Amino acid sequence: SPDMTINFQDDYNHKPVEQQAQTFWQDNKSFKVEVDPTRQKFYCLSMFPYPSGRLHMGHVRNYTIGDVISRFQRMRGKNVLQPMGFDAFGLPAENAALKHKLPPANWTYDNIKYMRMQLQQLGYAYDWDRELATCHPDYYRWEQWFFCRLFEKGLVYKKEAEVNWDPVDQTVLANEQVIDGRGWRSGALVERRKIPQWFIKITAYADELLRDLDKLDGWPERVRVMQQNWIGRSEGLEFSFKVVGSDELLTVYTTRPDTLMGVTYCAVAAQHPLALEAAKSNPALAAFIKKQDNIKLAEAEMATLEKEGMDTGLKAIHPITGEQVPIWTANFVLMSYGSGAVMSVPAHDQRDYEFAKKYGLAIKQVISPDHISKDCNIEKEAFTERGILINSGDYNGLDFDGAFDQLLTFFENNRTGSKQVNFRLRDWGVSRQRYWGAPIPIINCAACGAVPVPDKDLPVILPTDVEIDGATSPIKKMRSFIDCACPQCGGKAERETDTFDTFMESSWYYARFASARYEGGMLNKPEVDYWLDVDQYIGGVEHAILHLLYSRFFHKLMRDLGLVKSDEPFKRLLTQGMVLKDGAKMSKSLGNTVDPEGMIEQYGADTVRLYMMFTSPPDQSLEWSDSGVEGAYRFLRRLWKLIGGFTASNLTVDVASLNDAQKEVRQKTHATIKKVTDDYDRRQVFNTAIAAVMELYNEVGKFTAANNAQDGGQNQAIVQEALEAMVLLLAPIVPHMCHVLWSHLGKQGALIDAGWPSWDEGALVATKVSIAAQVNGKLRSVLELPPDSDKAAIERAAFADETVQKFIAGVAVKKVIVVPGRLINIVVG
RNA sequence: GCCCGGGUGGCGAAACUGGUAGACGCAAGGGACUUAAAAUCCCUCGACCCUAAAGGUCGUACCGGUUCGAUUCCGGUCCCGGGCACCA
Repeated sequence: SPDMTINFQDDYNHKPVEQQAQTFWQDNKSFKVEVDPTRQKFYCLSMFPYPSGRLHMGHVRNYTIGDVISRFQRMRGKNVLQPMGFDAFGLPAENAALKHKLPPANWTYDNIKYMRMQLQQLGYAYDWDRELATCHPDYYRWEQWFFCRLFEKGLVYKKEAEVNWDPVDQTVLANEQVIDGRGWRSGALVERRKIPQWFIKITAYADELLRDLDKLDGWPERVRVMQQNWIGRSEGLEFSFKVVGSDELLTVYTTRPDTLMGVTYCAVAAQHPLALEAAKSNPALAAFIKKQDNIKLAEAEMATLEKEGMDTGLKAIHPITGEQVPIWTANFVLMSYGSGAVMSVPAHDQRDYEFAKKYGLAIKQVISPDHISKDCNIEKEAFTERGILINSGDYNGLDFDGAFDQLLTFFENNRTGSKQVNFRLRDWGVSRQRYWGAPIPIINCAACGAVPVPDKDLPVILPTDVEIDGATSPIKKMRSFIDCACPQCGGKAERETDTFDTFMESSWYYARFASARYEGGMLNKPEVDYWLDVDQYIGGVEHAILHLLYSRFFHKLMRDLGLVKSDEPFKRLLTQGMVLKDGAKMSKSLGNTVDPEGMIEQYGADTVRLYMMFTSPPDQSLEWSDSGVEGAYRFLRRLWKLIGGFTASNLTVDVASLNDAQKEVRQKTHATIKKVTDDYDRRQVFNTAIAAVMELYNEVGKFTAANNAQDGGQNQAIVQEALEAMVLLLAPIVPHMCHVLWSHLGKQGALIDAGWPSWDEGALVATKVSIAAQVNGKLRSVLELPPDSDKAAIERAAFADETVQKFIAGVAVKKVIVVPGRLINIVVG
């Protein structure tokens, strides 16, 4: 066994250092927290991991960022909650179960055990007493309970919806399991199939989800923009075309009613009732429609398809001109969006344009550019900007708004159309035909229909003693699970065998952490009211839309049930970038992974944490480099040597007595405290915080090389102050070493309880500043001036400068721009 | 295809509000120490031209614009990455 005693004269050995610190934190339950209304709380949460087996570098990065922020806030005196758990339901467990011939539950719990140990090795300041796993009935029972409340409120409903169907394996496939249109195991061409599924009415909250984005000023702008576009609110006109020889109406929605007179055809989805009707007497059309059944469900798949269509033979009657236009079916019209039909204006919509060109359909220009919009060339492409109406009869000369108003009036008067607000957002389908998920708490009764499981019968426990066959979920044929009595009529009934989308579990875990062990309900109000909202949420940018939108939605649902009191769950959001190696995302399939465990063994958790934080800012991608890790390790060794070799004292700095060299070190110390504090707090960039501490290290190194820092005088006091600052400032990132060095610096009490250092504004004043002297915007000289030099003084110094004079000699000075403290630019010519 | 990011030395990056481009680190080269190596310490390090010393020109993906001044703002182009509703 390794020698676990620490000798500060020896080289840095991470093992005893990290063991000593971790033992201290464990023995003192340093990170266990309770409600304390007398203290300001800070809830810092990192997105919990899927227990895939071992931590990967992406996890390490994510959780280190969260830990850095948590420890920083704790040092600032906040009552910091930082919990951890596992998002434990999901598809990979079923795949692993099939491969290893063991139940998903066993695999999952084994992985959790291992990953918990790995997280502990990294020294994260978690309150482990709150750990949860979403696959545990104590957790998902409340999700089932919550779903029943939504059922009562009419916020859930069942409807037929399409899935990817593997006709050979007789199973529903996830998008991920469809490769090039075929099932990943069977290789069979996938089919679309409609099955009844449960939906939650997220569209009922679309307006609020959109509006409240404005409240999220602690979120990255790009995430808010992505969510806004995803929700996709638009205002338009909904109206209907009559169809020749049919009672059916063709209802469409358009955001460009001003182009109505340019309609030259209509397009409907393959599954549109009109297309299906026409196909009955048209085998070629039937074949075309059938072919659309083999397209994977994913939107990207449909959007990149070659645009194809076929004339249905039906004609629509233009509501204004009475003109007849053909109705086509087209593969780019989605049955799931709007009414599954569109009016087509090829002159003013690029997609319609390309389709019209391909199939020889008419193109009629009805908008011409106004003085703001660009030129148009209808021979080459559609003109999609707004402009002035032409070729539009009574509407000629109107602009977009005028045309919208007048056409709306026309349709309203005829009661054939109205203004509509549409959302791109669709209701959330939560049914999965998979095993490893939370059972949907519904009982299907022939007499009573779908009946929620009564609260007293919750949870509906997922049987875990199962065998996975790679196709059907084992509970779908498990009579002991299925057979039950109807809670309403008592008759024979069947339990729902679908499980919830795993996004359900991850949509409220942040709230459960506030009272993770509470058995009296989903959330314990006093605790939740104290800890929520999450002050800082950290996770991958890949979750920018779905997870974060569903969580926001759940929060509002919980609010409306009186469970939480705020409108939004996450005050501040940090989306961290990916970890790359050789320019690509680390992944097993590419074989470019680096196992954190080996790195921790070799260099220690502190080095890995330091490297991850130093290499890039948190929101950018991080390129892995082995020698970069070496560099981080070397810095820690140098730091150990400098501080370990320093003899601590309790001398205090006597500001009035300092010489210039001492003043400069002190200035650097305090400037570093100020900069690093700002980097942690406002900017959340840790690479520059570390760089600043390294600069301070270099400065102290130079100072000690030139002066005796152990002299018992002001040199020693100045260095002691700098070293204390370095240890405190690095503590959130390198907590183990700093914990140990803190006591070596003669400090009483644990570092985690030491306050965050403050800076002395008086110490920040520099003895001189460098002013750039430019001529015509080009740097010609650098002026060393007193820090308080005003414009006139800077100008005098610049014109007195030899090099500057060289460049302004013989030419007229046209203008002089002075930015005090920064630069002077002399414009000549 | 649509939405959102990103592109700066050999490499990771910095420049925070339009104001000295390349802080900090890695790699490389040179030197010190050493019997030697490792470790450590010191020096050099964007490209090109030029010099005895100096100095100069260019340079932040590409093209154009605004400005005394643009990595930063605007318009366009290319490339790379994330998301697209059943991967999590």
